[in-house]
Amino acid sequence: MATGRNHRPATRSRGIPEATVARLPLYLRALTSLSERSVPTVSSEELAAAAGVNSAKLRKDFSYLGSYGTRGVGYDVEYLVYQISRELGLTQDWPVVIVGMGNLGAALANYGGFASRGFRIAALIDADASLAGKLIAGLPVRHAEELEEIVDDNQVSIGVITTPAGAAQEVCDRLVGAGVTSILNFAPTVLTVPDGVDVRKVDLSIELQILAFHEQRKAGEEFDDTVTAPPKRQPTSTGPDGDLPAVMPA
Amino acid sequence: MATGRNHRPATRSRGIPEATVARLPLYLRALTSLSERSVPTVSSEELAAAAGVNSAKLRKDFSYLGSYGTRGVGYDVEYLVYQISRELGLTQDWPVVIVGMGNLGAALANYGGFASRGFRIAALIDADASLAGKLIAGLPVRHAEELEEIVDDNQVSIGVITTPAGAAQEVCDRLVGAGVTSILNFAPTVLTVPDGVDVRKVDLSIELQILAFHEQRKAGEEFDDTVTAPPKRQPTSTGPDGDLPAVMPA
DNA sequence: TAGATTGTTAATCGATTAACAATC
DNA sequence: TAGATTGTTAATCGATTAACAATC
Repeated sequence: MATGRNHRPATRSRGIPEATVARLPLYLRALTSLSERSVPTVSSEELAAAAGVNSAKLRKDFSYLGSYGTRGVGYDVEYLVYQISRELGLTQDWPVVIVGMGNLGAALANYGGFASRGFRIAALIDADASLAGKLIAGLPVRHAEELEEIVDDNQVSIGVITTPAGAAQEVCDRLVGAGVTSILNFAPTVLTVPDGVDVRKVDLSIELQILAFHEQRKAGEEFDDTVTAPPKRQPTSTGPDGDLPAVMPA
Repeated sequence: MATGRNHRPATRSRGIPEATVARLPLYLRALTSLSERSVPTVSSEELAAAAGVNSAKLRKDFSYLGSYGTRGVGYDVEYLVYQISRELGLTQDWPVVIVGMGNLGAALANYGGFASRGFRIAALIDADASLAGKLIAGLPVRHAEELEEIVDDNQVSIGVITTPAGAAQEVCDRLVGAGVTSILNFAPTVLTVPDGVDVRKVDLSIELQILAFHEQRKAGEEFDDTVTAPPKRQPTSTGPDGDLPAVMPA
């Protein structure tokens, strides 16, 4: 059975676990805050508390990056800020386009957290021609017609989609066609992309639904086992036919 | 060693895995779309494709809810919509408050995806008195002073925080103090809450940073092992002192 | 009956965590 | 040296997935 270590054809260059990558920004934020307060060093215990994670997990996470700590002392804040920034690719400039200038697109354009982390808004784009030229967060809205040109001229590799669901796939296709290889999707749709393109999804409604699930559990605790009773109940006839299917799908 | 099944003191009523709960909204969305097109039944294969997951995973997920399918046939769309909605707690009304009426708060207030899923905006709240009374998405902004009263009067158990980072913890404390037990946090801070309160976090900047990490990997593939070289390098002196720590933290 | 598809098993994979030897 | 804290091991836990018996 072997130890199951490096039996893969080394497809991914190093192999930092995805769960670790997702926590690096949290550590970076906590470290940045310490840095601003001129704290020189921090222990895994302190930093873990600030980031809201377990200290063993933090040390394991850092061990994937290298040995950046000093036993008996802790981690040098500035040094770690730099190393994590470098690992995340934040020491370089990332031009980003935001497509869809509704409320959410505008909110993102005005969000300060981007610029400070290497992300630069190359352009704001909308399909509505009457919006063209309007200033949002100091930038003129450009028409969707120019999308390919903008992506090409600015070497944009990251696109943010804040369009309605119906337009998202087409926008995505055009972004990818123009050379974008990472998509942050706020539209409530599953996007189909070719291999080599990353999509991350932020779905406001889904987050609330997950909260509702847990909230319901809390409320149900008073009654306890009522909900645990065996199911197989009928729906409240939301549709024309509440019965179990009798026909096969095409 | 046992099978590791029900050795817990039955703290959580049934035990649907967290990963499954997080996917139920995806299934629900795909099913709702099928329902709108009057598709009567769907196979795990088809539904999985629509939701963007593996069909084995989908069947496993559904098995936690009960046996709602028919072998050789598939799942009844309407019936499954109902069952998942019920499981997620969406068959009841959830009054929600949104605190912080900046761009993001306004975007959320205008977001249509809430009302259709049992979430009702009970109030929009902001600390800026000059905003009080202003209509956003047809609702008047209320002053933060009224927060406790609003939560109490409307039996609000879910709060959405869209304030700046600096105000988030205080708002969170007040929401929790007033009776809120689920928080959706958009502010870039770690919130501290008592046991029994759920916090979910949406962080726009973190999502972009994760994308940047993968984007960097793609770009680096051309050079390949350059980045794999052993680290232990010095930072570009972002701070006053780039050296490794010599003193202990307090 | 023959074909289709679920529900479940079992293997595998990946993530978390406590514990502690190494070492500053 | 004594105390502190990292980096790593190993155990455990949870999630994913292929495969297939059950059954419509």
